Amino acid sequence: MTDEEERREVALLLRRLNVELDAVGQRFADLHGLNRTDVRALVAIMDAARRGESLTAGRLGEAVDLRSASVTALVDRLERVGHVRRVRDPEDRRRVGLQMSESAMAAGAEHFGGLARDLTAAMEGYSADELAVVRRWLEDMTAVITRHSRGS
Amino acid sequence: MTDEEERREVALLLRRLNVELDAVGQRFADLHGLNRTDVRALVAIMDAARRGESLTAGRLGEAVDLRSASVTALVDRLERVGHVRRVRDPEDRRRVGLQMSESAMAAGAEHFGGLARDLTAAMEGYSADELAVVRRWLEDMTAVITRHSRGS
DNA sequence: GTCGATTATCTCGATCGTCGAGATATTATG
DNA sequence: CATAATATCTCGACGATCGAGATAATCGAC
Repeated sequence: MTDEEERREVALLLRRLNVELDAVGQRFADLHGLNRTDVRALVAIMDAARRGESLTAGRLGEAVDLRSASVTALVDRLERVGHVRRVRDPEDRRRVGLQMSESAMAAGAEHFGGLARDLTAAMEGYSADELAVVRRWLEDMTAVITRHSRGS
Repeated sequence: MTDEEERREVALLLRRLNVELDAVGQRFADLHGLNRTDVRALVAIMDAARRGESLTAGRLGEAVDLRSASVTALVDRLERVGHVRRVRDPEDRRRVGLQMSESAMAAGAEHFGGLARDLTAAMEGYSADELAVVRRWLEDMTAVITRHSRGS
Protein backbone atom coordinates (compact mmCIF):
# COMPACT_ATOMS: atom_id res chain seq x y z
CA MET A 1 0.00 0.00 0.00
CA THR A 2 1.34 3.43 -0.90
CA ASP A 3 1.63 6.16 1.71
CA GLU A 4 -1.18 8.01 -0.01
CA GLU A 5 -3.47 5.01 0.22
CA GLU A 6 -2.60 4.59 3.88
CA ARG A 7 -3.52 8.23 4.56
CA ARG A 8 -6.83 7.79 2.78
CA GLU A 9 -7.60 4.69 4.82
CA VAL A 10 -6.85 6.53 8.03
CA ALA A 11 -9.24 9.28 6.93
CA LEU A 12 -11.91 6.64 6.28
CA LEU A 13 -11.31 5.12 9.70
CA LEU A 14 -11.84 8.54 11.23
CA ARG A 15 -15.11 8.89 9.40
CA ARG A 16 -16.27 5.47 10.56
CA LEU A 17 -15.36 6.38 14.13
CA ASN A 18 -17.42 9.53 13.77
CA VAL A 19 -20.45 7.54 12.70
CA GLU A 20 -20.15 5.20 15.67
CA LEU A 21 -19.65 8.10 18.05
CA ASP A 22 -22.87 9.66 16.82
CA ALA A 23 -24.56 6.31 17.33
CA VAL A 24 -23.58 6.40 21.00
CA GLY A 25 -25.62 9.56 21.43
CA GLN A 26 -28.46 8.04 19.43
CA ARG A 27 -28.43 5.01 21.67
CA PHE A 28 -28.65 7.16 24.78
CA ALA A 29 -31.59 8.95 23.18
CA ASP A 30 -33.35 5.67 22.38
CA LEU A 31 -32.77 4.27 25.85
CA HIS A 32 -34.27 7.34 27.51
CA GLY A 33 -37.02 8.26 25.05
CA LEU A 34 -35.30 11.45 23.93
CA ASN A 35 -34.47 12.95 20.56
CA ARG A 36 -30.99 13.93 19.45
CA THR A 37 -31.50 17.59 20.26
CA ASP A 38 -32.53 16.75 23.80
CA VAL A 39 -29.38 14.68 24.24
CA ARG A 40 -27.18 17.43 22.87
CA ALA A 41 -28.85 19.83 25.26
CA LEU A 42 -28.34 17.56 28.26
CA VAL A 43 -24.69 17.11 27.34
CA ALA A 44 -24.25 20.87 27.07
CA ILE A 45 -25.89 21.39 30.46
CA MET A 46 -23.80 18.60 31.96
CA ASP A 47 -20.58 20.04 30.56
CA ALA A 48 -21.44 23.43 32.01
CA ALA A 49 -22.25 21.88 35.36
CA ARG A 50 -18.89 20.14 35.37
CA ARG A 51 -17.28 23.55 34.85
CA GLY A 52 -19.28 24.81 37.81
CA GLU A 53 -21.51 26.97 35.62
CA SER A 54 -25.25 26.89 35.14
CA LEU A 55 -26.42 27.45 31.57
CA THR A 56 -29.20 29.92 30.92
CA ALA A 57 -31.88 29.15 28.37
CA GLY A 58 -30.29 31.55 25.91
CA ARG A 59 -26.79 30.08 26.20
CA LEU A 60 -28.22 26.62 25.75
CA GLY A 61 -29.86 27.81 22.57
CA GLU A 62 -26.49 28.99 21.28
CA ALA A 63 -24.87 25.70 22.25
CA VAL A 64 -27.37 23.59 20.35
CA ASP A 65 -28.20 26.21 17.69
CA LEU A 66 -31.91 26.70 18.33
CA ARG A 67 -34.09 29.83 18.39
CA SER A 68 -35.65 30.94 21.60
CA ALA A 69 -39.05 29.49 20.77
CA SER A 70 -37.47 26.07 20.27
CA VAL A 71 -35.43 26.36 23.45
CA THR A 72 -38.60 27.01 25.42
CA ALA A 73 -40.15 23.88 23.95
CA LEU A 74 -36.92 21.93 24.51
CA VAL A 75 -36.67 22.89 28.17
CA ASP A 76 -40.39 22.18 28.58
CA ARG A 77 -39.77 18.64 27.33
CA LEU A 78 -36.75 18.08 29.57
CA GLU A 79 -38.52 19.58 32.58
CA ARG A 80 -41.67 17.53 31.98
CA VAL A 81 -39.72 14.27 32.32
CA GLY A 82 -37.76 15.61 35.27
CA HIS A 83 -34.32 15.90 33.69
CA VAL A 84 -33.85 19.63 34.34
CA ARG A 85 -35.30 22.35 36.54
CA ARG A 86 -35.82 26.01 35.68
CA VAL A 87 -34.28 28.29 38.27
CA ARG A 88 -34.88 32.00 37.93
CA ASP A 89 -31.69 33.98 38.40
CA PRO A 90 -32.12 36.31 41.40
CA GLU A 91 -29.45 38.66 40.02
CA ASP A 92 -31.24 39.16 36.72
CA ARG A 93 -34.77 37.91 36.95
CA ARG A 94 -35.20 37.77 33.17
CA ARG A 95 -32.77 34.87 33.03
CA VAL A 96 -33.63 31.24 33.60
CA GLY A 97 -30.89 28.96 34.85
CA LEU A 98 -31.02 25.25 34.04
CA GLN A 99 -30.15 22.65 36.65
CA MET A 100 -29.91 18.99 35.83
CA SER A 101 -31.62 16.56 38.14
CA GLU A 102 -29.55 14.05 40.07
CA SER A 103 -31.04 11.17 38.11
CA ALA A 104 -30.33 12.75 34.73
CA MET A 105 -26.79 13.61 35.79
CA ALA A 106 -26.28 10.05 36.95
CA ALA A 107 -27.67 8.59 33.73
CA GLY A 108 -25.43 10.83 31.66
CA ALA A 109 -22.37 10.03 33.73
CA GLU A 110 -23.16 6.33 33.48
CA HIS A 111 -23.51 6.41 29.71
CA PHE A 112 -20.98 8.97 28.51
CA GLY A 113 -18.68 8.73 31.49
CA GLY A 114 -18.56 4.99 30.95
CA LEU A 115 -17.48 5.53 27.37
CA ALA A 116 -14.81 8.01 28.45
CA ARG A 117 -13.55 5.55 31.03
CA ASP A 118 -13.33 2.74 28.48
CA LEU A 119 -11.59 4.99 25.99
CA THR A 120 -8.93 6.08 28.43
CA ALA A 121 -8.53 2.49 29.56
CA ALA A 122 -7.97 1.43 25.96
CA MET A 123 -5.18 3.99 25.76
CA GLU A 124 -3.26 2.46 28.64
CA GLY A 125 -1.26 0.32 26.26
CA TYR A 126 0.12 3.41 24.52
CA SER A 127 3.46 4.96 25.43
CA ALA A 128 3.76 8.66 26.13
CA ASP A 129 5.44 9.13 22.75
CA GLU A 130 2.66 7.30 20.96
CA LEU A 131 -0.02 9.31 22.71
CA ALA A 132 1.83 12.48 21.79
CA VAL A 133 1.66 11.46 18.14
CA VAL A 134 -2.05 10.75 18.45
CA ARG A 135 -2.65 14.07 20.17
CA ARG A 136 -0.77 16.02 17.54
CA TRP A 137 -2.66 14.18 14.82
CA LEU A 138 -6.01 14.94 16.47
CA GLU A 139 -5.12 18.60 16.74
CA ASP A 140 -4.02 18.74 13.11
CA MET A 141 -7.16 16.99 11.86
CA THR A 142 -9.40 19.13 14.03
CA ALA A 143 -7.81 22.26 12.61
CA VAL A 144 -8.49 21.10 9.05
CA ILE A 145 -12.03 20.03 9.86
CA THR A 146 -12.82 23.24 11.71
CA ARG A 147 -11.73 25.21 8.67
CA HIS A 148 -14.26 23.23 6.61
CA SER A 149 -17.04 23.48 9.16
CA ARG A 150 -16.91 27.28 9.20
CA GLY A 151 -15.84 29.22 6.11
CA SER A 152 -14.31 27.19 3.29
CA MET B 1 0.52 16.17 33.58
CA THR B 2 0.02 12.52 34.54
CA ASP B 3 -0.47 9.83 31.92
CA GLU B 4 -4.07 9.51 33.01
CA GLU B 5 -4.71 13.19 32.48
CA GLU B 6 -3.09 13.02 29.07
CA ARG B 7 -5.38 10.15 28.06
CA ARG B 8 -8.41 12.07 29.23
CA GLU B 9 -7.33 15.09 27.23
CA VAL B 10 -6.91 12.98 24.13
CA ALA B 11 -10.42 11.62 24.64
CA LEU B 12 -11.71 15.19 24.91
CA LEU B 13 -9.89 16.13 21.72
CA LEU B 14 -11.60 13.23 19.97
CA ARG B 15 -14.95 14.46 21.16
CA ARG B 16 -14.23 17.98 19.96
CA LEU B 17 -13.21 16.60 16.57
CA ASN B 18 -16.49 14.73 16.42
CA VAL B 19 -18.45 17.91 16.99
CA GLU B 20 -16.59 19.73 14.22
CA LEU B 21 -17.00 16.81 11.83
CA ASP B 22 -20.75 16.90 12.38
CA ALA B 23 -20.63 20.62 11.73
CA VAL B 24 -19.14 19.94 8.29
CA GLY B 25 -22.26 18.03 7.35
CA GLN B 26 -24.44 20.72 8.86
CA ARG B 27 -22.64 23.33 6.79
CA PHE B 28 -23.22 21.37 3.59
CA ALA B 29 -26.89 21.16 4.54
CA ASP B 30 -27.10 24.91 5.15
CA LEU B 31 -25.32 25.75 1.91
CA HIS B 32 -27.69 23.61 -0.14
CA GLY B 33 -30.95 24.14 1.70
CA LEU B 34 -31.10 20.56 2.98
CA ASN B 35 -31.67 19.01 6.38
CA ARG B 36 -29.28 16.61 8.06
CA THR B 37 -31.21 13.54 7.01
CA ASP B 38 -31.08 14.61 3.38
CA VAL B 39 -27.32 15.02 3.64
CA ARG B 40 -26.89 11.63 5.26
CA ALA B 41 -28.98 10.14 2.49
CA LEU B 42 -26.96 11.79 -0.24
CA VAL B 43 -23.74 10.60 1.37
CA ALA B 44 -25.10 7.06 1.54
CA ILE B 45 -26.13 7.19 -2.12
CA MET B 46 -22.78 8.68 -3.07
CA ASP B 47 -20.87 6.01 -1.16
CA ALA B 48 -22.88 3.31 -2.89
CA ALA B 49 -22.25 4.90 -6.27
CA ARG B 50 -18.53 4.95 -5.56
CA ARG B 51 -18.77 1.21 -4.91
CA GLY B 52 -20.54 0.85 -8.25
CA GLU B 53 -23.86 0.03 -6.61
CA SER B 54 -27.19 1.81 -6.84
CA LEU B 55 -29.13 1.99 -3.60
CA THR B 56 -32.79 1.07 -3.59
CA ALA B 57 -35.26 3.07 -1.54
CA GLY B 58 -35.41 0.31 1.03
CA ARG B 59 -31.64 0.04 1.48
CA LEU B 60 -31.41 3.78 1.81
CA GLY B 61 -33.97 3.59 4.58
CA GLU B 62 -31.80 1.06 6.41
CA ALA B 63 -28.71 3.22 5.91
CA VAL B 64 -30.31 6.32 7.42
CA ASP B 65 -32.70 4.46 9.73
CA LEU B 66 -36.03 5.68 8.40
CA ARG B 67 -39.35 3.88 7.78
CA SER B 68 -40.63 3.47 4.29
CA ALA B 69 -43.07 6.37 4.55
CA SER B 70 -40.24 8.70 5.50
CA VAL B 71 -38.01 7.36 2.74
CA THR B 72 -40.69 8.14 0.18
CA ALA B 73 -40.90 11.70 1.50
CA LEU B 74 -37.11 11.93 1.63
CA VAL B 75 -36.64 10.81 -1.96
CA ASP B 76 -39.50 13.11 -3.00
CA ARG B 77 -37.58 16.04 -1.52
CA LEU B 78 -34.28 15.07 -3.12
CA GLU B 79 -35.93 14.39 -6.47
CA ARG B 80 -37.86 17.67 -6.40
CA VAL B 81 -34.62 19.68 -6.21
CA GLY B 82 -32.96 17.47 -8.81
CA HIS B 83 -30.41 15.71 -6.62
CA VAL B 84 -31.57 12.17 -7.33
CA ARG B 85 -33.64 10.30 -9.89
CA ARG B 86 -35.91 7.32 -9.31
CA VAL B 87 -35.12 4.47 -11.67
CA ARG B 88 -37.41 1.45 -11.61
CA ASP B 89 -35.43 -1.78 -11.55
CA PRO B 90 -36.31 -3.80 -14.69
CA GLU B 91 -35.31 -7.04 -12.94
CA ASP B 92 -37.72 -6.53 -10.04
CA ARG B 93 -40.19 -3.81 -10.89
CA ARG B 94 -41.20 -3.31 -7.26
CA ARG B 95 -37.80 -1.84 -6.54
CA VAL B 96 -36.76 1.76 -7.08
CA GLY B 97 -33.09 2.50 -7.71
CA LEU B 98 -31.69 5.88 -6.77
CA GLN B 99 -29.26 7.69 -9.06
CA MET B 100 -27.54 10.89 -8.02
CA SER B 101 -27.52 13.73 -10.51
CA GLU B 102 -24.22 14.96 -11.90
CA SER B 103 -24.60 18.28 -10.11
CA ALA B 104 -25.33 16.70 -6.74
CA MET B 105 -22.42 14.30 -7.16
CA ALA B 106 -20.15 17.21 -8.03
CA ALA B 107 -21.33 19.27 -5.07
CA GLY B 108 -20.77 16.35 -2.72
CA ALA B 109 -17.33 15.62 -4.13
CA GLU B 110 -16.43 19.27 -3.88
CA HIS B 111 -17.47 19.53 -0.25
CA PHE B 112 -16.61 16.17 1.29
CA GLY B 113 -13.92 15.25 -1.19
CA GLY B 114 -12.28 18.57 -0.48
CA LEU B 115 -12.21 17.74 3.20
CA ALA B 116 -10.78 14.28 2.55
CA ARG B 117 -8.11 15.84 0.34
CA ASP B 118 -7.13 18.35 3.02
CA LEU B 119 -7.07 15.67 5.69
CA THR B 120 -4.77 13.41 3.73
CA ALA B 121 -2.62 16.41 2.87
CA ALA B 122 -2.33 17.27 6.55
CA MET B 123 -1.04 13.73 7.13
CA GLU B 124 1.86 14.13 4.74
CA GLY B 125 4.11 15.28 7.54
CA TYR B 126 3.63 11.97 9.36
CA SER B 127 6.03 9.06 9.02
CA ALA B 128 4.79 5.57 8.22
CA ASP B 129 5.43 4.57 11.82
CA GLU B 130 3.48 7.50 13.17
CA LEU B 131 0.56 6.82 10.86
CA ALA B 132 0.61 3.20 11.96
CA VAL B 133 0.23 4.35 15.56
CA VAL B 134 -2.65 6.60 14.61
CA ARG B 135 -4.32 3.84 12.66
CA ARG B 136 -4.02 1.36 15.51
CA TRP B 137 -5.37 3.96 17.91
CA LEU B 138 -8.34 4.70 15.63
CA GLU B 139 -9.12 1.01 15.38
CA ASP B 140 -8.89 0.55 19.14
CA MET B 141 -11.09 3.56 19.85
CA THR B 142 -13.63 2.54 17.21
CA ALA B 143 -13.87 -0.90 18.77
CA VAL B 144 -14.62 0.60 22.19
CA ILE B 145 -17.09 3.09 20.77
CA THR B 146 -18.87 0.49 18.68
CA ARG B 147 -19.38 -1.62 21.79
CA HIS B 148 -21.08 1.36 23.41
CA SER B 149 -23.15 2.27 20.37
CA ARG B 150 -24.74 -1.19 20.19
CA GLY B 151 -25.33 -3.23 23.34
CA SER B 152 -23.43 -1.98 26.37
C1' DG C 1 -36.03 58.95 39.46
C1' DT C 2 -38.28 58.35 34.80
C1' DC C 3 -38.76 56.76 30.20
C1' DG C 4 -37.25 54.56 26.07
C1' DA C 5 -34.09 51.03 24.40
C1' DT C 6 -32.25 46.63 25.12
C1' DT C 7 -32.25 41.94 26.76
C1' DA C 8 -34.21 37.23 28.09
C1' DT C 9 -37.78 34.33 27.80
C1' DC C 10 -42.28 32.86 26.51
C1' DT C 11 -46.77 32.30 23.51
C1' DC C 12 -48.97 31.45 19.33
C1' DG C 13 -49.71 29.80 14.75
C1' DA C 14 -47.57 27.71 10.75
C1' DT C 15 -44.45 24.55 8.46
C1' DC C 16 -41.92 20.42 7.79
C1' DG C 17 -39.99 15.71 8.87
C1' DT C 18 -41.29 11.32 10.69
C1' DC C 19 -44.23 7.60 11.59
C1' DG C 20 -48.07 3.80 11.81
C1' DA C 21 -51.58 1.80 9.29
C1' DG C 22 -53.04 0.41 5.31
C1' DA C 23 -53.20 0.43 -0.05
C1' DT C 24 -51.06 -1.04 -4.39
C1' DA C 25 -48.19 -3.47 -7.39
C1' DT C 26 -44.89 -7.08 -8.19
C1' DT C 27 -42.57 -11.38 -7.37
C1' DA C 28 -41.97 -15.86 -4.98
C1' DT C 29 -44.01 -20.21 -3.27
C1' DG C 30 -46.83 -24.19 -2.76
C1' DC D 1 -53.40 -20.53 -10.06
C1' DA D 2 -53.94 -18.74 -5.39
C1' DT D 3 -51.71 -17.12 -1.63
C1' DA D 4 -47.89 -15.21 0.85
C1' DA D 5 -44.10 -12.23 0.89
C1' DT D 6 -41.79 -8.06 -0.63
C1' DA D 7 -41.05 -3.04 -2.10
C1' DT D 8 -42.89 1.18 -2.33
C1' DC D 9 -46.39 4.59 -1.86
C1' DT D 10 -50.62 7.25 0.27
C1' DC D 11 -52.87 9.22 3.99
C1' DG D 12 -53.61 11.24 8.43
C1' DA D 13 -51.51 12.37 12.78
C1' DC D 14 -47.91 14.00 15.75
C1' DG D 15 -43.90 16.42 17.21
C1' DA D 16 -39.80 19.61 16.57
C1' DT D 17 -38.64 23.97 14.86
C1' DC D 18 -39.33 28.59 13.56
C1' DG D 19 -40.83 33.71 12.83
C1' DA D 20 -43.44 37.21 14.72
C1' DG D 21 -44.83 39.31 18.42
C1' DA D 22 -45.94 39.59 23.64
C1' DT D 23 -44.26 40.08 28.33
C1' DA D 24 -41.21 41.18 31.87
C1' DA D 25 -36.82 42.87 33.72
C1' DT D 26 -32.64 45.61 33.31
C1' DC D 27 -29.79 49.35 31.51
C1' DG D 28 -28.71 54.16 30.10
C1' DA D 29 -29.37 58.93 29.09
C1' DC D 30 -31.18 62.75 30.82
